[in-house]
Amino acid sequence: MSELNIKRPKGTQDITPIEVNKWQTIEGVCKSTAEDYGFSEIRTPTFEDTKLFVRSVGDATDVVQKEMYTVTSKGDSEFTLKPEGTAGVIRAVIENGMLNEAFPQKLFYITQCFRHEKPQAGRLREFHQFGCEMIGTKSPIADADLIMLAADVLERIGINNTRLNINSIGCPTCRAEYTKALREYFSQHTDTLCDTCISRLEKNPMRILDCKSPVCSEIAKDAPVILDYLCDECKEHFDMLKCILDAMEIEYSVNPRIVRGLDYYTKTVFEFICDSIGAQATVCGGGRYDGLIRELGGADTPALGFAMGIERLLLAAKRSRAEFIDRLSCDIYLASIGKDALLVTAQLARGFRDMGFIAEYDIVGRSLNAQMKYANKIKAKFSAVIGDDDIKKGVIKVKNMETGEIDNLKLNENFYDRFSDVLNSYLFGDEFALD
RNA sequence: GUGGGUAUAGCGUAGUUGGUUAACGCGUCAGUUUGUGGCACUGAAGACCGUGGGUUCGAAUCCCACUACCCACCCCA
Repeated sequence: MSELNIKRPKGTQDITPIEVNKWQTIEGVCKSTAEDYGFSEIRTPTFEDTKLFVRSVGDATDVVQKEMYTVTSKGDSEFTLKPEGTAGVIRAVIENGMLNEAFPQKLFYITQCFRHEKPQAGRLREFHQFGCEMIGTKSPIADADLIMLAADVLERIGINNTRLNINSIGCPTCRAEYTKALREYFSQHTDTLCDTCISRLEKNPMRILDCKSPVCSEIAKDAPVILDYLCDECKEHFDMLKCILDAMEIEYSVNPRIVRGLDYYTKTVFEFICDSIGAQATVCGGGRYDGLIRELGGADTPALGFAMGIERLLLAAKRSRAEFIDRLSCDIYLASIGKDALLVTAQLARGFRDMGFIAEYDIVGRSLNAQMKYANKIKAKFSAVIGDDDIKKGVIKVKNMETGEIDNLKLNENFYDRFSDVLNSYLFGDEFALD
């Protein structure tokens, strides 16, 4: 081994084939569920103008202040690797004139995101999000529909131990009111609040509600509750949402403590929590962001969305013992005896592959015994041993690796179709059995 | 950025009054077995025992520092 020892950067991960299999299962469920709900996929750049995130996520947030991977490239303006998915999607929607298309626009994405954080269970520096955005509807029915979509994704993956928390953080008008009340309340406790909360008092007192410090959370218990400060419109919106969720029989609890850490949220916020995956338990987070599109220069348009961390979904799925489909295994392994036969197996393999079968032959130069052992190891469904005799006779013995039975297949124009029948009978029973 | 834990082959582990050549299981490769795999047996490759220093005649083992990883705070998906 060389002395050069290059390891992957902190907070990144290699996804090996056996894991990729699980990823694809989860991504597949995300995609197909979103599509069932009428969402279309959108893909946006991995990096964006830094100003996009400062503007949308908020310059006072931790994400923007200390977690962004920002680079300057050859004198161009500053770019940042996307720390979340919504900003880029909204930028793209505006930039591509999609606000002129039929509302609601319903978009989903699966993308990697980057945040410079200290890694731990369920938290990486490069991670992956599945997100859905609904643009152009202010109705609480949309909120409920979106939550239903998220719940369905979790259910279809096989995650069965989550709980849903919802809250409303109001619109800028009622939130200003509430913030004022919070400041008044927490100001009485400046002697006991933790240092970060003291600084939050000016910047964003709502975040104090989120503080996990025992002292702060004790004080926060008796703090004014946002729900008491909602304006009529916001209150009605939230009440409607709860009604619809009840009608849809989606279980939730109202948690006035949940406050999203991204500045763009308004009115509805929600999260799905999974307690069995460690401290980073939020498996899905989302809400309404009615002001964001205008903030980014588009026409004033209401919108909402959520994101799920794929890594966390995977952890939760494993905890729920969700089932994953096995990797596709070899349909037929073609063992050969001798050089001439090897060339024949190569041709046969190509024929099988053209038919859409997974076919392999010996590209290592192994003994017959070793070839068979390999066929077994890669879980080949069938094998065939091909030597000079077989070529002469034009008949190939195909072995069912599970039962050990051997069938003869004539090497004629129907050969591949015949194998297809054999394989189908193996996979689906006797319906396709050879006569 | 702040704490706590861990560090022995590809993976999982054993290895304390400090004592020869660091052990075991799985996996990998080969052979027994060039007309048929799974089982079995035999053999091989693979470890600067995380890095650096210290104590000692002697360190995987004791001490110190560092690093990496994991977990938690924080933050969030």
